[in-house]
Amino acid sequence: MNRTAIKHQLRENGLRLTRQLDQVLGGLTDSPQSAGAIFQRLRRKNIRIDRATVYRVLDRCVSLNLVLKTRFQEQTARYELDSTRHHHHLVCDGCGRVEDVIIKEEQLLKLVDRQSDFFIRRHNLEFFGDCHRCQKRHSQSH
Amino acid sequence: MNRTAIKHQLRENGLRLTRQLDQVLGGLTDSPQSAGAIFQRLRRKNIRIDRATVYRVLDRCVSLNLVLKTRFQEQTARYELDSTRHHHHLVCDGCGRVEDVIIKEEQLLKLVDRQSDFFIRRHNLEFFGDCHRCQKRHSQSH
DNA sequence: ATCGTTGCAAAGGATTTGCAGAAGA
DNA sequence: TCTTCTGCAAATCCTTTGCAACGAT
Repeated sequence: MNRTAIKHQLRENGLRLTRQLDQVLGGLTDSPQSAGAIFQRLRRKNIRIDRATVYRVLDRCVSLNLVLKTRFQEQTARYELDSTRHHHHLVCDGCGRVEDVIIKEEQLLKLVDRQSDFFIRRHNLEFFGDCHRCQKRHSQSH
Repeated sequence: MNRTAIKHQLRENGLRLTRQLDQVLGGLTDSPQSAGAIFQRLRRKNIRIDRATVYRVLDRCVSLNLVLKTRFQEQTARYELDSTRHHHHLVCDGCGRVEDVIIKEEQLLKLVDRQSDFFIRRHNLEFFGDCHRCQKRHSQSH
């Protein structure tokens, strides 16, 4: 979903299109990042905005399913534009780089469904390790 | 891993067996819970211990792989005794109840390995939804 | 003009840290 | 005795909230 589509959605839900909304959406990238990181990047561009506003704009977008909120086993939440394709993340322990993976998970979900009494609404799958670059860096220093 | 085995491990690593360590380990249950919850439960039992100590004891155990630290898409970390069996969690949105699932994941991991340049060290898989009890509650109220 | 939105300041929850004294080994 | 561990208080990080002014429709 792109910025224009997001704005359309917001309007349809009676929410307002503000300068700050635009700027926060502009601050989102293809990689999941924290509210703090978005805030600081905007500030560096001399964009005047409050931390609380960043959180509020993100929350609004999350509750309309326009932005995805995830956590990589950190205290800090991360936000990314909700793409059309459901995907999972590979997070590099070394440099923090995040890569997307698309996984065929029907069988996995069926398996869990059969094993439990739970009605599964969402799931969460992340992988942690070393990206290609950091693997090379490691092998050089040894 | 049981409490005795944990203490043995700690001793082997030059760490000390203190009253507080014992009490925090005693506060761990089969379900992943927050440091705050452990702290409060100990306090209710009139056990005198500091919040910081709870964190420090848990950290020590986590770094020796005696206790598992996880996050369920919350700001708060949760801790559980590291069982011998690698498992994942089903978390109920309604009542917060946590159930374990053991999943055959070799194929999943192979798939990801083939698709990416990452060297996968750990992964993380959680499911969220409604437990059996909360499903019934839902259908009654509608 | 209405009502959602913002900035500011303050509060709140989770976690960490510095330090001096307490206590395992 | 030696060094780790603990309690206490303060600090830090992430996030939320109350409120009056602002601005989009």
